[in-house]
Amino acid sequence: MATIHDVAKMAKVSVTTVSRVLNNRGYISETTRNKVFQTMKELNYQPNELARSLLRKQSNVIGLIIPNVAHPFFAELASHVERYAYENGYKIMLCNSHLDPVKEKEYIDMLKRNRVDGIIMGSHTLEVKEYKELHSPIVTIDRQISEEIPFISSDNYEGGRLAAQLLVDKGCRKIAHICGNLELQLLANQRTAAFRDVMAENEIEPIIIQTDMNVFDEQQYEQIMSRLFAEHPEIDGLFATSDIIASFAVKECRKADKHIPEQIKIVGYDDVSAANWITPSLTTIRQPIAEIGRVAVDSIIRQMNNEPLEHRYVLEVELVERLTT
Amino acid sequence: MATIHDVAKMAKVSVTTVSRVLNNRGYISETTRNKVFQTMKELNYQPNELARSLLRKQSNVIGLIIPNVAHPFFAELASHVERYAYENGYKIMLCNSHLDPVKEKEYIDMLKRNRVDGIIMGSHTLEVKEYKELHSPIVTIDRQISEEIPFISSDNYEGGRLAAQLLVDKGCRKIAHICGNLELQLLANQRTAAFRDVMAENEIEPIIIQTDMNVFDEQQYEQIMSRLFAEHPEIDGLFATSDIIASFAVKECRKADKHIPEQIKIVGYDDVSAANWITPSLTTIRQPIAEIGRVAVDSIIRQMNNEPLEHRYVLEVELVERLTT
DNA sequence: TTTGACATGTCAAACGATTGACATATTTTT
DNA sequence: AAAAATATGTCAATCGTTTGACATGTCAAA
Repeated sequence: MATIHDVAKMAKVSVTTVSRVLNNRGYISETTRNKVFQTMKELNYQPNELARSLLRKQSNVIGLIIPNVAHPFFAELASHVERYAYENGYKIMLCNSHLDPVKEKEYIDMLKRNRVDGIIMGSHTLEVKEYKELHSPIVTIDRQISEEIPFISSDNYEGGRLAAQLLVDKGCRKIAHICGNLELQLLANQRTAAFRDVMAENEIEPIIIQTDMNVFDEQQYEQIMSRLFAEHPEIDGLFATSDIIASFAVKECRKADKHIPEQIKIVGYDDVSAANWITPSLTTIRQPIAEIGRVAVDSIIRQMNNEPLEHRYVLEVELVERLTT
Repeated sequence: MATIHDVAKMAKVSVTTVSRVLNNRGYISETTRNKVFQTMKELNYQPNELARSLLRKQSNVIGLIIPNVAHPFFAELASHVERYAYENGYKIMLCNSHLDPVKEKEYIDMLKRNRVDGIIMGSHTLEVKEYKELHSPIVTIDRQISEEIPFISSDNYEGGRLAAQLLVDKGCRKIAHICGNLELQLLANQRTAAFRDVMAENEIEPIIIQTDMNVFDEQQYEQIMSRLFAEHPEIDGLFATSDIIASFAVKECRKADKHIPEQIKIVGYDDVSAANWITPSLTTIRQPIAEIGRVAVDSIIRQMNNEPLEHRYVLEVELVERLTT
């Protein structure tokens, strides 16, 4: 692989000159500039970013830690994060923590060793202390872990309210809610809080079921659903905390021969693409995933440059009515 | 951020000694080793991988270029690739080419600048020449672009045959097939070839429709489906080249009030998780995505170490019968 | 007592690039 | 004709780590 020295030699100029054209500094004649560019092309020269990063103390890499890219929400998030990062000259190092604290810690260390410029955490299982000690630009998604660490989320309370209110407005009176593990201090828990509030306002006895947020344990979902319908056959409304859970609910309704939306109405959450792939297409609360990704990247860059930034970004959600309500 | 010098100074040993314990070479007493480790912990020292990579001429980073992680197939692939890579001490740099040749070229250059040890290409739009000139370990997925570049795919012909044969066996006589753009030289085209062959064997006039492989252009899919059913209302079997397309077919059947599987049977492809999320759950051809990811990573590592490796890996597919047939 | 193994240290070069200081031209402006 | 701008070069330091060569010890075995 050609180095800057090879280019210099071949173009018959000094290394400094090559560096000058590469970095656009100092005086350079058009002729020399062209000659150098020409040579770089001929040699297929690509400046070694490792060397540059070492010197500059900036790698232009952002680490992205999420539970699993195979989960549609995180897949879409990753896609947008990558896009915005790339548009701003950053690359993404992908890490799937599988919500395993050990792995997460290992990934964080790995990212530090590789001197990433910042970390976007869509997963967090460690002690707050560990994140603070990072001393590196960091931003979390949907997790408020301390005063110092900025976070991005969408308006979970409003989302929960919209979903619950919709079900009530559409006449449901026996409403269940399936949420993630409330022990984890996720902002997503506010959806449940909102659900409780709306139910209370309407004097409806809420049915609330917790699951582990593992989308790939399909058995678990199927079990929960069939138990739910067995124990509460009279349910006429369901608010699930993710579109995937909602789609399992749809499936179970088919099995139990409950008609959607006539006999039971279902609202999901996220508005992942899959929400529109399933039949009937899912009514859901739309999280602005692209925006979340954009703000996450932006917030890392702001931290790097010591530009002003908010400690909290709470983005707006939106009710998307489709065919399950 | 602490350097090896800081560790040396604080542990009152030489830099060489620290390097020795770090790299496990030469003689080191237990006492010193412990002291050094202790100090590293105290200083929260993480060796600078940029410096190491620079010297070693090995970054332990693998570039992954795919059309879009937001696509379930590539999301799952990325997830497995990342896992295997991590298990072998490699990190993944994520690139979404969006099937744009310009972007793809930019990404390849970017990866070279960052001296990745290899590239896994799940996307390819460039001239063969460009890949050959890479002189870097590379492997493609589902794309055979030259004699020199190893590729990984699953048995597309067999997959197509299984799907087509199943429909025939189940009594379908008016069978349509929706495939991607056949112009792109994808190995996936063999599914269509197999479909054609099975139809010929059974003297069925095949209906074949091409789409652009853009999962996120939902409108396109909906249009194609409604046109298909409008022009061929008598269709009783459908083989789609991806589970996502199949799920749109399911949707359209609901609209057209065609009962699945009584009036029409549908087979998808990939066996992405979503195949089991939709209702009715999708009969599909399972690609061994985890295995593809494993082999891809393995093949990059083999190339790096000049170990023997195959030029082609064709993995087995499997028919997964669920409720749409 | 000699010989090795073990333990640690010093030193310098290397990886590939950037950068500042300074030198030396040649051109262009005043 | 002097001053200023332009163009290029040389040189050395730096980023953080590894590694080989070599020196100097200590300690145990032969």
